[in-house]
Amino acid sequence: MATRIDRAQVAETALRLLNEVGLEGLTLRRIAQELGVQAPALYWHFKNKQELLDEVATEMFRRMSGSLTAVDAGTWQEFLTGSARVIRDFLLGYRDGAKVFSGTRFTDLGYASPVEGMMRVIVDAGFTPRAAARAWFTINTYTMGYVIEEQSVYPVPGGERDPAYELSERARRLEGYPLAIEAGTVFFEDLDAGFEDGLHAVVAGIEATLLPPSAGKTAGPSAGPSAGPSVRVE
Amino acid sequence: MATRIDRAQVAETALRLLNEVGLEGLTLRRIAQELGVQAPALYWHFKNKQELLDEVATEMFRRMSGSLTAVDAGTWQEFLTGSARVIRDFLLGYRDGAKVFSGTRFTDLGYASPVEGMMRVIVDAGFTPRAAARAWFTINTYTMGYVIEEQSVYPVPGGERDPAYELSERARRLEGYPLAIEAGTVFFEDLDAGFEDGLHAVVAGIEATLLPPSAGKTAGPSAGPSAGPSVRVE
DNA sequence: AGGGTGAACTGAACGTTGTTAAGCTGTCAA
DNA sequence: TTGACAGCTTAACAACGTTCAGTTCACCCT
Repeated sequence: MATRIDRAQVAETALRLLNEVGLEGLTLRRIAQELGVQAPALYWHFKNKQELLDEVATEMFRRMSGSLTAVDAGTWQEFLTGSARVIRDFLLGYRDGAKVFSGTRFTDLGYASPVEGMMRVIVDAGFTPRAAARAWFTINTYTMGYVIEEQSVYPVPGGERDPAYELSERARRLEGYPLAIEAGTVFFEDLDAGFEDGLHAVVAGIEATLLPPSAGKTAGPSAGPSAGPSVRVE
Repeated sequence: MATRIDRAQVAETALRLLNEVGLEGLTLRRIAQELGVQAPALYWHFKNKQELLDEVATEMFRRMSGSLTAVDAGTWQEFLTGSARVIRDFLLGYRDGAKVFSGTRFTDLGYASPVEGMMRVIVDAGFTPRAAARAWFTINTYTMGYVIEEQSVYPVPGGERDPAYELSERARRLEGYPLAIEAGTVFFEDLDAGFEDGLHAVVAGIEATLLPPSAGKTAGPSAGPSAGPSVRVE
């Protein structure tokens, strides 16, 4: 009947469906139904469900990498914060986006070129390749961690806050622990501003600990790494 | 026959089992079997599986909070890094620990007192309550994000690296993208040192952007009122 | 002591899930 | 025309979370 399906079409359909039914409702039968096909047909194109989810995550990254390479590379700080915002926005655009993304591996090497480009920008700003990788990974880690938390508070994109996180109710139960109340309020009240605050901190920390002193505008007194030694804390 | 079971016993058993079978193998029937009981018996103690997992995560936090409150509160930097290390170590101690922890809500208010204590330490170091909460949350976000990534590379505690992350194989396929290769190497080669590097950066960033200028080594009483202005970026 | 009550559990079943196996169908090459 | 094979269907499987009606066992009351 309908035209034949291929991997890309399955991934796109699954990605669209994700926002309707969530990760837990994203079953093979539901995807197949949406494609006008029976569930076992998917096994012709994918080894198993995990491989299908990997393709979904890869498709997410493909769409992301367009916006990612378009990030204006002014200063490296602007580049990192801009990239982090793009990633967050994309992840927030899909229900359970962060969970899907963090639990899967890419199915092809399409990420190589964008990653190379991003690393290039950071290295050109004066970072060693090693420090650039660490900076990028740290920003990413923070962003992913933040969005995972964020999406458990706001499960559906643009939707309502999960009632389990009602702040007034929470504050009532935490009577006697004023700082814990304040902590919860800060966590959940303005997630956009909260992300920016943390992001700003991480970027500042990268500048303080990972950027070689010769780079940047001023030569700071910090003892930075050049090539070999790890930037250990202790 | 066997003694009756209660919520705590179920959670402890499930937690022990987690390391043997992983999150995906942690079925109700398997837990029940380990307790010498039939699967539906669990429904007397828990509304559904999610509530059981919440109890498991809560039990994880209980064990963690002992080590957490024992973190030596020297400088606030030492306190934050020490806390982050404790959290990472505990999460790494359980298979899929970070995933379990991030996907669940606590079942009781036992976290209130430890959270209050940690916030207290940070506030006493000169942070406003608001900045203290942001600092704590940012450190946590980074730590959780890092361990989630880490545990997808090393799925079983103390075990082997997932073969999908073999670095030499990876480098071969990424020929022509030297910086991307370097990035992967930095990510996965020494995860302990990598965590420390990123952690060091985040702490430094918190000092640079969240600590009121009067605080730190010099002044005693800071000028930070409780309801101070937001620590916004832009 | 004995009957009753309710907490704690069993046994059987239901619908759904991922997955496998075998067979059917259409398309294209020889 | 025939054969092959990519791509799909139909049927079935074991395992999962969950429900429900019934059973057991400990303890309380008179």
